[in-house]
Order: sequence, then C-alpha cells, then structure tokens
Amino acid sequence: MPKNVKRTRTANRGSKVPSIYDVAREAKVSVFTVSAVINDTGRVSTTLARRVEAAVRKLNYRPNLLARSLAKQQTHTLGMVVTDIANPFFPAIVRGAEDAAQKAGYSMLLCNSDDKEDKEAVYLELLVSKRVDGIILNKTPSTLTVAQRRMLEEAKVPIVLLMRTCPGLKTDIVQTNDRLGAIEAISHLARIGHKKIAFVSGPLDVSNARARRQGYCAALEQWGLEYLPELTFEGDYRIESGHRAGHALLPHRPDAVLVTNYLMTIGFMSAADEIGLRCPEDFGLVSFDDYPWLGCFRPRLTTIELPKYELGDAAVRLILERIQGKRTQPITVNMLPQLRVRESCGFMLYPKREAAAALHAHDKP
Amino acid sequence: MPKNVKRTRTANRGSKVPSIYDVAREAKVSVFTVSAVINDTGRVSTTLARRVEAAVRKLNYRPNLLARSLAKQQTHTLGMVVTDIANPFFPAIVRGAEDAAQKAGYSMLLCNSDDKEDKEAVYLELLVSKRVDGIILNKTPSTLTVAQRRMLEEAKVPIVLLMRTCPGLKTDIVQTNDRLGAIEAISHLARIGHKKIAFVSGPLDVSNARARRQGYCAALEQWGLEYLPELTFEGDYRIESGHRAGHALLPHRPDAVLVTNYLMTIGFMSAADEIGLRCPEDFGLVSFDDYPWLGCFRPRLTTIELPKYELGDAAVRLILERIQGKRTQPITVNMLPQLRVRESCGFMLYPKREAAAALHAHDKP
DNA sequence: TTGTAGGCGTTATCAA
DNA sequence: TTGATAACGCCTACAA
Repeated sequence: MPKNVKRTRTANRGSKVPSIYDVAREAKVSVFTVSAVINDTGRVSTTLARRVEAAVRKLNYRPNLLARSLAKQQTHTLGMVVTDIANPFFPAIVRGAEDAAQKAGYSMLLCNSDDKEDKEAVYLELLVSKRVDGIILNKTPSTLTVAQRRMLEEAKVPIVLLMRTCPGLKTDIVQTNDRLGAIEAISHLARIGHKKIAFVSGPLDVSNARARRQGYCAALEQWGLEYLPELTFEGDYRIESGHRAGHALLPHRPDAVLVTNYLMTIGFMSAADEIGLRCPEDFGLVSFDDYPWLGCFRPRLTTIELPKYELGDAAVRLILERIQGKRTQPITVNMLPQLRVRESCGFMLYPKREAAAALHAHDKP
Repeated sequence: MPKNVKRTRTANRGSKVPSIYDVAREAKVSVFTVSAVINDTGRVSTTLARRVEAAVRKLNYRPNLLARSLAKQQTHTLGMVVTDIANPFFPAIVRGAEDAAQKAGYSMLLCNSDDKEDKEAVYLELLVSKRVDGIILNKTPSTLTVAQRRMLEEAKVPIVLLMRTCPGLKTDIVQTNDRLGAIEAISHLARIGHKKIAFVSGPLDVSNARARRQGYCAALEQWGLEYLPELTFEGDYRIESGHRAGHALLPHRPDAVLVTNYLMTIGFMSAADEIGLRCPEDFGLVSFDDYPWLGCFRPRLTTIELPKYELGDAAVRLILERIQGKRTQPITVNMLPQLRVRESCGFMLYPKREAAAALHAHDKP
C-alpha cells in the first residue's frame, strides 16, 4: 500500500539541503504559500509572509533551480558553441554574450566545436537534452542533417547564428559586413599605391570567408587591378595555414597582402621572417580582427576591426527576444567593420602629403 | 478526487516532446524497461529491448537531462568562474578545462567575476542553486563570507581554486610556481648583465602576485642586487595599470623590468612608446604569459610561459576525482613555469659568446 | 525479467 | 488568501 505522501515528503530529517517542504513545515504553512512568497506571486498575508521569510532564513533555504526548471519548462540557460575559445577572436564575443545573458538572468554553457561537425552534433544534442532556452551557434561549414533539423524543430529551441550562415536554416543571424571590410582593406592598400595585392582567405565553405573573398574581388575591379589566382590562398583561419600561405604567396613578391584573420596573420608573419622579407618594407599587410596589443609591437598592424563584444551582446539580445516571443520573423544583424590604419600596410613609407591625403580620402578613384 | 495517475501521465497527445512514458506506451512495456534499456542498466530481454529501441527511434525520443539530474541528484555540469574570459590568459585555461570536462561527460557553465566580490557572490549562489557538481574558482582577492562558506559546505559542492589561494578555504588548488617563475626571469636578466631591475606586480592581495613579488625579492638577493622601492609598482593585471607603471618606473631609467602579466606589458610598452624609450635598446623586458604571436612581432618578448591549457585540464581532473569520491584530502598541484628567451630582455645586445654562455648557464653566480 | 509506484523539488490548478 | 495535490520527466526500490 502507498505510504502517506505527506509524511515521506515532510520527513527529510537528515542533513540534506532543505526543500520547500521543510520551509513550509517550519513556517506552518503550505508549500503554495512558501512558493508564493519566494516568487512574489499571488497575494499572501503579511503574517504568513513574515513566517515564511523567517523560516527561509533559519533553514538557509535556497530554491533548487533544477526542479524549478523542470516544473516551469525553462532553464534560464543558454548554449553557446564556438569554434574554439582559445582563438582570440572569440573571447570578447563570449564576454559580450555572457554579460548580456547575466544581465537578463541567464547563464551560459560554453562549447568548443573545433569546426568538426561530429563535435558540433554532440553538443547540439546535449544542449537540447539539457533543455537550454536558446543556442548561439558559430556553425561549422557542414549543413545540418535532417535529423538535427527535426530535433531543433521539435525542441522549439531558438537559434541565432553567429558570424556564419547555414543554408537551409532560416533563423536569426548576427554577423559583420565582411564584404565591406575586405573592400575597405583593399581600397586602402590600393589608395596608398599597392598594385599587386595578394589575399589569404578563410575556408571558402564558410560564409564569411566567401564574403571577404567577394569583397577582395570587387575591390580589385573597382580599382582596375588584375585578379591573379596565384596571389590567392585558401587557409582555414588557423596559424599553420597562414604560415603555408606566406610560403606560397611571398615568393611572387606581392606589393601587399590582405590576411583575413589574426591567427593566419601570425603564421604569415613568421613565414615572412623565415623567407627574410620584412613588413612593411618588403610587403604591406592588412589583417582582420584588431586587438589591444597590436598598437605597441612592430610592425603595428593595420586592421579591419570587427566589433566582437557587440556581436556577442547582439546575439543574446536576439535570442532573448525569441525566447520571450517578442518576435517571430528571423532577422539579420549586420555590423560594420572598421579600418584601423597603422604601419603594416606600408602607409608610412609614402610621401607625407600623399599619405595624409590617402588617409582622409574615402572616395573611389 | 484524484485523477487516474497512469492515464494523465500517459496522455500527452499534443505535439509535445515525447517522454519516457510515451516510449513505454509505444513499446508496450513499462517505464522501467525503457529506462533500463536507455541507461543499459539491469537485464532486459532482447525482445523488449528491441521494441524499446524501435519506439525510441520512432518517437525520436531524447531523455530530458533536467529530469534525470533532479532524480539522480547530479547535473553533470561544472561551474567555472574566472576574472574575465577576454583577458588572454584565460581562454586557453577554459579550453583545457572544457576539453577535459567534455571528455568525462560534463558541461561547463562559464562566469566572469571581473574580480568583483559581489559578482562572484552572485555567481557562486547561482551555481549552487543550479546544482552544479563542482566549481572551478579563480577567486577574487576577498575572502569568503561565513554565509558563503556555510552555503558551499551544505551544498557539498567540490571546489578547486585556480591560480589563487583563498585563506580559510581548505580545498584543492591548481596553480603555477610563480615564485620560481619570477626568480628565473630575474636571474636571466641579471645573468645577461642587468643591474637595476624594476618590477611591476599584480595586486598584492592576490596570492600569485605576492608569490611573484617574493621571487623578485629573493632573486635580487641571490644576485646581490639592491631592492629599491621606487623600482617597484603594484598594478592590477590590467592594461591601464601597466601603462601607469611605465610612466612611473621608466623615468628612473632601469636597465630592465619584469612585468608580471601580458596585459600590463601591453600598457607598459605603450608608455615606453610615449616616453620615447625603446625595448630592448633602452631597457630590457621580461613578461609573464606566452602567446603564439609573441615570436613574430618586435620586440619579440622574452617570457615566463605558464602552462595554461594544462592548468584547466588539471583543475577539472581534480574536481572529477572529488565528485567521484576518489579522494578526500585536499591537494595542491604546482605547475612549472618556463623561461622563453627571445629579444626583449636585451639578450642580443650582448657579445655573442657571453650571451651563449648565459643562455646555457642555469647555475647561480 | 518486468511492472508498480514513490521520490527528486518545484510550480500551478482548483477547491475551500 | 490558503491548502491539497497534480503535473514536470526521470530513476529506482520493491513486488510480482
């Protein structure tokens, strides 16, 4: 025969963490009253409220958020899966996201996919199973499987894509205008006199890499410069590929090069060292992503800065709108990149007057 | 009168996510059987097992980890609170931790305290309420309140301290041998002829900052160099304080300086730029923390590398041991720092033979 | 081997 | 305003 439920629930005399039942017993009220007081929902008489508060304090009661999540069907937790938090591009983004999440009462589960679709798949499944309220996804190049789509669909978990689109996934996107960024970089290089401009791209199955490449091509055309395949290298946004790019491209002696992320720039620079070419004397360079330290080491890097913190912030804003049902139509947020002229582009090697003119000229030729 | 429990449980005909009951009904077995099959616990006949598996596939069933956590009283989630993930010191640590966690089936909740005790307090309470199985804590300088101690005590949640000790908190610690790191840095500088060596410390209420300072003092004594208060500056591990340190220290024209983290080194270098002093020509510099890009920009920084990834890895190893009850005695893991000689120390400015000798000499004078 | 039903700690519904 | 009790979805004694 079933035991007396009330009794067993009320028991809990061990040294266990107090539950809402213990508080109710201590305050001589029902669990409803306790819950109402704690969540400040429903009207409770001052007398009982005080009794509850006293009991809470006495027992050092702290609600079990796990149980609450189960009951309310929401965890106040977001999942964030990025390629690799150790890639300096991501920390500021994650920080922006975490700040916004924390401010809204959400916590952040961090995942590193290493751009591997199997790792990503595992994490997506995990996040869904842990019932996160939303997922911020820096998608691997691979497209989602039908099973994954079905899973995300059924779970009704909002997703916002970060810096990378995913064909077939109609959802919110937060990204930078990478085409424009590349155009500004190339235009700047062309403006200060570079003709033979090489280009190191990211993996072309990634949307932002394609956009940067489009910008490169478009800008070349704008400036009447020839596109030469041998001045182009497809990397993977990691150091090693930048190193290979340097060894592949520099022997052609380009006037300048646009490297589309910081990690590849590092590899590129060390290749230049090995070859014995110096920047900016032997070749100009513009890199994507800016960092606080780039201004105090030589060569000072000219960069296309991407608003990392704001990207993360915007991503959780969008996801919160989705969670709160404030919006149902997917939107895309495009943030503006910003050219930061320093020395690596070769700027300082040109006559002062010309240089000053170039710096302030934002028009096409 | 109470409804028929079975029926209400079994209902769930809406478009909701299937629960274990739905699977049981579909497979015409009990929830026990489903649970046993899913978790591969207890013996289930092949026939039933197959039926269950078919039902799971058909319904696209995925266990609700929230409910499981509530029932099993463990979340398979770790909390990690660091000062600031945007500080380049932390990403690799977090990555090491996340990798180890993921490998063991744990996820990672990331929190940024900004070294503020109120933010830290909020996060600790949140993590406890979310019932994380363990907490990796890069403690703020403040000591835990009695209420916090009580809370952590009652929750029985294992904690491992990361890089910073906390007086009164008897628990596992993962850190680097910072005293030794500073000694090696100073010894190297002394070996290559520097006499007047300045020092930029972190906040002295942080244990590792104190240790580095002790190392500085000890090394000065070993090498018979005088300790001069005006050659010492207490920063806070952030860029701005390094900048102030530069302006405070450089006018005294030290032969060299040891800056005890990367962020402060950035600030220090830019101050040097403003003053018009060059490194290593006008002053030698050794910095703490090494990064992949330090080898390809000028001046190439001589550094004391700390094994960041390994720190994170070790931290979750310890916490897992605690969670699994494999160990009850608190232990401290001390990892070795490593001197990486490049050019900022002024090494190259000395006669080749002496320099080579110095590089290989690991003995005291 | 399999099923039944209580427990995990909340919230929420519906009488009283 | 309060209280009793059914969800939430899972695990797991204990029974059969």
